[in-house]
Amino acid sequence: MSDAKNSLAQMEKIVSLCKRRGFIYQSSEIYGGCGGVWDYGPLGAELKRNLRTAWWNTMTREREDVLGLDASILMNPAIWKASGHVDTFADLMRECSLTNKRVRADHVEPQSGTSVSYTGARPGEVIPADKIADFIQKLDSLVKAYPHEHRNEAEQCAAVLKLPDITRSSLEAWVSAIQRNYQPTLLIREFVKDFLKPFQKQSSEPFTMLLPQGKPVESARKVAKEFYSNRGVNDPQLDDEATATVQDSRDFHPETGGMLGEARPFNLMLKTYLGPTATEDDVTYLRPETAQAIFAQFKNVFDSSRVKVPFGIGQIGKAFRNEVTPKNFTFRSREFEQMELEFFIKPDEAVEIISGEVAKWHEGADLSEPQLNWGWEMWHRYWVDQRTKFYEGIGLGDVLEYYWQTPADLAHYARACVDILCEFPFGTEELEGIAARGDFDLSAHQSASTKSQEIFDEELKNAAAKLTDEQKEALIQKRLAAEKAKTKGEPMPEAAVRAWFERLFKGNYVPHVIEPSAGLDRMALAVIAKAFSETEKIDEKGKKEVITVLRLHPRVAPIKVGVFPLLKNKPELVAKAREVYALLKKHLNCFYDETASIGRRYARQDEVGTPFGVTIDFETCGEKGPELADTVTLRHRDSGEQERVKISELLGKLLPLVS
RNA sequence: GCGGGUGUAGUUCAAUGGUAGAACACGAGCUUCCCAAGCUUGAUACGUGGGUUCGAUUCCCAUCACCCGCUCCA
Repeated sequence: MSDAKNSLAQMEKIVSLCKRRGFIYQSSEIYGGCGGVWDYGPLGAELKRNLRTAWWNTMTREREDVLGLDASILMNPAIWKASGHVDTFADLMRECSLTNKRVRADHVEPQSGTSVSYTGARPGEVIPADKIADFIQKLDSLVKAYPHEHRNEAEQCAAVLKLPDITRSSLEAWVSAIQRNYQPTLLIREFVKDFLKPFQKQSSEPFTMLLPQGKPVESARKVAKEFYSNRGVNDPQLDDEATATVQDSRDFHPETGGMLGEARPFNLMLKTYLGPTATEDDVTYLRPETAQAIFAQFKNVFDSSRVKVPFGIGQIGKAFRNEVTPKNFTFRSREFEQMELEFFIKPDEAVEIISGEVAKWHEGADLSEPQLNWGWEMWHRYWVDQRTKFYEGIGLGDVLEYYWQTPADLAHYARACVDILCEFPFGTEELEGIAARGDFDLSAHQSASTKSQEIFDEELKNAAAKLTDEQKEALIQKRLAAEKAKTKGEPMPEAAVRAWFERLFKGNYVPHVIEPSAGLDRMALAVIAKAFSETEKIDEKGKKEVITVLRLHPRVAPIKVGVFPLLKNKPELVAKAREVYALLKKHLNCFYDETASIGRRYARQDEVGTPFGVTIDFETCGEKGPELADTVTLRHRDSGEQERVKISELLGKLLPLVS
């Protein structure tokens, strides 16, 4: 089996387990479902709650410098205009036919040059070598499976097939020839026909691109071939090349030269109406991210909490996006839950004034404790480190990867952004993004709302008062040079820079922000996918069976302990087991189970990731003497190890292991 | 949004233009039962809506959902 097939099968098993054991169901299933939304069943709800609590505790409660917020999903739509979401999410967009890059229909500059177009493409002859190797291997095993009386013929026709130059038309010719001549080899014919299918695909989709003055037509041919092979045409042969001179056309993507598709609204924002009249005046949106509420409430939190910069505001909540393609089970959903922190820091200039320098990041720098002289870069690295430790704490440490966005990837307002990626069966995908966003967000809200988002920093004011005019001017010159060197976005005009420093020297600034933003549903899926494991076991009768175990970290497991009386028809065992259950239940999520054999009950709990099992037997009731009385079997999921533990010592032993 | 595929008990799969089967799972019962044991027994399904037909789960159309590619950024 190929890797792709393997991981697909793996994913299907996970989806099936999730449904079967009550982790995740399709939304509205009895009505045929609802695209891109999912429901969490009893165990999924517990798992999510555990992850949510883990995040909340490590990010807010266990820290002195982060506060919580729980804002509403509905907000004044002006917030989404200020944040840029309405513009980027809901305008008329035209899509580049080559790269699917979208541009605003009203932002396309007129282009001139030579257009090259094709009416479509037919498949070529060349079949890739690896496909041929795969083909021959499968063909051989097919031939071997033939019954004896037809084996000869099958071998003969396979030999004819395996000529040194296998091309599309040689195979096609073979298929039409074999139809008449070799009846017993029909299976091979069907196999070849299936194999050929992907290489016979043609496309009548027209292609046009704009070539800048002086570029050879050959480069357009190359792009066109790529275009058609992306659409499944193998070794594309282009149809009807035509060139034309183009003057001031708005139909091509300014960067790629690709033809732009029809202008159509791309409404990623989920629109709704606030108020019963439901007129256009009442339109607002379900939030596409939780972060903006944090920015919008920044001043209130700051004013009501006696905090000083640097500090953070964390929030967990639902967000909504009209995804074009919901995908990969719960991975890309239209309704999802975010866990976001906005960590507000001083601008580097303020740090420099106060500390005399800004610490530079270098490989191996100590990130364990925040320092006064940290600028945005160190804070950014610090949060990447913190978040990594968090993922280690929920058992995901060894499947993480990092992607540091290149300057080209970055939005113009972002200074750095790291994606924390995780290995899923369907590929390595993003779990969390940690962005250094400068003061973009608060400044945007400041200018849109006309309410100041500046804070006053007494320490800064006092430090600035000690600076000489020359020192101040040096700081300003440094910033002016940095503005000039900007490659993205407009440089800040000198007058604005000087005005900004004016405020800064008085102790006033809009804080900058580091934003670790994680997806709770993705995290839950990652945890399940990582924990999913199957082993084959041969039972006493030699029957093969597949054992499924969710090796969840005890901290996130939905059920912590299974409690079992060895037999259910003995009242004393049941009574004792229920006693133990009642004792543990107050502190841990437990599951009591008395049906079926003890082995099956262990297996059931293994499948949902319960790390511990407690079994009450006759010894617990004192059958083998007083020293074993009131002891139980404690069984460990991952090792299968069993130990004898006093009931009175159970809680003390278990609690530290699950929190 | 475009292209390809799928849709039958809880799950994984069968069969069929006329009464839908299995395995596992699930419920009840028996069992001194420590890793999916055994026996007895019970409940549960043709995604939805049209059409063709005497009759459709099966054929056709539409729709919905899911999966796989192209698009990312929680």
